[in-house]
This record gives sequence, C-alpha cells and structure tokens, in this order.
Amino acid sequence: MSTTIDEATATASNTPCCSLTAGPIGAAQAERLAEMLKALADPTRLRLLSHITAQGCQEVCDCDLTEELGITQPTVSHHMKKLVDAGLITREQRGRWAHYSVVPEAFDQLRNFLDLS
Amino acid sequence: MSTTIDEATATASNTPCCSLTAGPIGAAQAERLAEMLKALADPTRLRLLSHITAQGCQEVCDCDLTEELGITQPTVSHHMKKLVDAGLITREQRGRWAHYSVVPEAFDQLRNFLDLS
DNA sequence: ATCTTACATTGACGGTCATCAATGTGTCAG
DNA sequence: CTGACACATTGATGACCGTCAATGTAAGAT
Repeated sequence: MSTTIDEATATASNTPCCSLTAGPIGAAQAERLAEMLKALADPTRLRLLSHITAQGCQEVCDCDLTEELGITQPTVSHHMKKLVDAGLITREQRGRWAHYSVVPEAFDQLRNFLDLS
Repeated sequence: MSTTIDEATATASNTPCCSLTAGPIGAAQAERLAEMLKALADPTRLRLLSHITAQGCQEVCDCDLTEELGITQPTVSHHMKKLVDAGLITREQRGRWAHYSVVPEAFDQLRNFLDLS
C-alpha cells in the first residue's frame, strides 16, 4: 500500500519517451497510464486537485474541501486516497492536519504521452 | 448523438485557458474534462488510440485492431464509439472501411489542463 | 483523564463499465 | 441475386465505482 507512490514515481522516471506518436504501446504501459488517467477521470477529484494546485500546495485540510465542494468528509478522504495511490499527489501528515502536494513528474508523464508532435 | 463531436470541438476552442494552476475549477468544467479523461482511462482504448496515431491516421480498419489486441469485434466497435463520442478521434466511413483520425485540439486541451507551470 | 478535532475505515446501495455471443445492417464482388 | 465482408447494435453478465451514514483512531486542547 505504502509503495504505490514510490512505484509511480519510479516508473515515471523510468519511462524514456512515451508519446502517442511513438508507435503502438504495450499492454503493461497501457495499464499503468490508464491507472493514472482513471484517478483523474472524475469531476470531484478534478475539483479537489484544482483546489490543491491553486493554493500552491500550502495548507490544505480536508474539512475546507468538504465545505467547498458540498460532499461529505468520507468522500473527500476516499478521493484523496485514490489520487495519492495513483501517484498524482503526496500526503504529509503534520500533527492533526494532512498536507497535500502534487507530483509534477506524474503530470509530465501524462502530458508527454498526450503530445502529438 | 451525432452532435457530440461538434460539441466537443466547440467547447475545446471556447476554452481560453484551463490550466490546473489557474485556480479552482467549476463543476461544469470538471464534468467536461472528466468525460474526456474517462474515455482515455482504459487500457484497451489507450492501445487502440496508439495504433491509430502510430499509423499516421491512415488506413485503420477495426479488424486489424481486433487481431492485434486479442479482443472481439464488438468490443473494438464499442471502444471506438466511446473515443469518438468524447471528441478524441473522428470517424470517416469510406466504402466498407472506417477511417479514424485524432482530434489534436482535444489533446491540446488536455495537455493544457495538466500543465503545472 | 476527558473532550474535541481531523481524518480513516467499514459496509451498503445504486449506477456505470468492459466484455462477449448473437444478430442486424449496409457495402462490395461474382 | 447471392454470398462474403466490415462494422453496429442488442442483451446479458460480472466487476468496479462514487457516495453516504456509522464508526474507529489518533492527536491536540482543557
């Protein structure tokens, strides 16, 4: 469970070039990319993500997100876990609060893949 | 049903800038982006897409994709429809064969959104 | 020690999805 | 006209997902 982040970042840096124009991709790579995209492919998670990136990865506690999106706290917790497991954001527990920050490498990898050049 | 492509391309060009760093996004925009991402968030569809882009949008018939991915023809047809409905690719029927090509604007929009700068 | 706060976990429910076999539809060849 | 081909559609099945209420857990405050 705790190795998902490491795996994601590791595979992200291991991938040399994975553009859509570089020929057909294999089943394994498709599976990995689909996992990241699946984590993104939800309106609520996109909004949660945008709230994190908008605040410059500063103090972001789940209670604020709960109020602003109109969803319950377990739902926020569930979505955050999905984003973390996909390697898109990281979670750092400081005292009682959880601080989230994005993983730029993951987004680089996705943008790289979606690049038709 | 047939207006999905027009809608997708229209909204794609209507969006001025939708980067993740440009502050929290609204529910409507999140919904639209999630639809495109959901179409991408499947291993089989990613592989199908890579086969189209790899051949430079040339002669691509579903039967070839069926053999190479090891899935049945209805499944290929189903996935292709999803990609077309999401506005990621277009379909042109020439005679008996269907020719597919990517919609660069859709990918530009996604890359733009995933850009942390 | 007790209470509050911040978040995780569990269990359940309704909805959506990927896949296939079977069948339908339209197109070209002989 | 008939048969073969390329693809769409339908219906069914098993799996997964988003959401919530209820409950658990761990840390700080009093």
